[in-house]
Amino acid sequence: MIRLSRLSDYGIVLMTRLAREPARALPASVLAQESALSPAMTGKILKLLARADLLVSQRGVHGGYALARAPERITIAEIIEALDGPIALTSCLRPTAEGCGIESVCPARTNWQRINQAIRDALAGVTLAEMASPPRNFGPAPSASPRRAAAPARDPAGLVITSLGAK
Amino acid sequence: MIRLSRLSDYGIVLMTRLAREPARALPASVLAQESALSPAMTGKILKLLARADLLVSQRGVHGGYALARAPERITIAEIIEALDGPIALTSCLRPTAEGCGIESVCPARTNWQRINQAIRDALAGVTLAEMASPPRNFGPAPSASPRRAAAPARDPAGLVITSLGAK
DNA sequence: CGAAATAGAACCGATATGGTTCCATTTCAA
DNA sequence: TTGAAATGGAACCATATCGGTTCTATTTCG
Repeated sequence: MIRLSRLSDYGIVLMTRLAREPARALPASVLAQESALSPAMTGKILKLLARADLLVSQRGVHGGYALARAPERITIAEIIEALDGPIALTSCLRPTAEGCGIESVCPARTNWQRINQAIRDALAGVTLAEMASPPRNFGPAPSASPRRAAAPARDPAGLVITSLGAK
Repeated sequence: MIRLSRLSDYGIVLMTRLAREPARALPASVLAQESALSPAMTGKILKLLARADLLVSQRGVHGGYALARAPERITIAEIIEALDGPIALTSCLRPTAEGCGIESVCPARTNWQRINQAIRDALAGVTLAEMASPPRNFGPAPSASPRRAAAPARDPAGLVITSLGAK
């Protein structure tokens, strides 16, 4: 159901926490505690984010993690990509041959890119700063965003945004 | 990695095929063959789409499936919702209590909606008609779309849209 | 030197997903 | 009227993936 992996979910929470004090470096232990995540998971995620150059790390006794860039310059898309790999909505866009066997026929073939592009833009249009800053009062968007989907309040199909855990 | 389930993937392919001849009703068997999908899978998917009122079905010997509405009035979001349930990007938005345990603390809490809204809009902004009609020449959008994410061609973070199967 | 931290890899269990199979029902035509 | 062609619906299964843990190595400072 187009769901975000837990990894990315948690990752965004952690990054958002760090974005509240972009200057300070916090150790994984306190990030874990403040975010109510297990230290193990937290460590794993932070390592991945650091390897993707979204965080800088300091080892040793007073070490920790800090954002590698200003929160305004980090997008949700980057975080997700760092934790879960490339954003791919379909298997149809295989780069080369050995595709789905109906490349020449598949009517949707060329247009998958529309969907991927739309999602990509949506995710790249939300910055960490936006996630962190205005706790509420989400209205016409703080205009801090580079460029967003217009996002009129209409509810086209009654999509219910609800829990993942709902079994 | 924010991936579309195979169900939705296939579903979109099938719907797109049907959108090419919105008037005609095609039996599952030919849809399966033309889309290179197993008859079983195809049947399953079409049944789900019919139950969601995106397709109308005709039983009996000369039966088949046809779009329930004009392709311009069916969005990708609807198809995905029909096949994979509600579009949910995070487990954080639990409707009621028993949440993640840090509701009051979680810095990202209120802003998850930004992401969900962005994705939702992106998906609801792509219609079946767009997926089916102009085989190529995707540029300023045929303006048939109700309202799209502006989708400038820039590549913000070098996201690679690639295969799912890549193990 | 030792404690506190990150780096990195391997490992494991559950479950969700892709896919199939079976049976019931409807419809039409020979 | 009977049977073939189609959809409706549910149950079932296997495996890949994902969430999560554990263990070890390395760095850094007091």
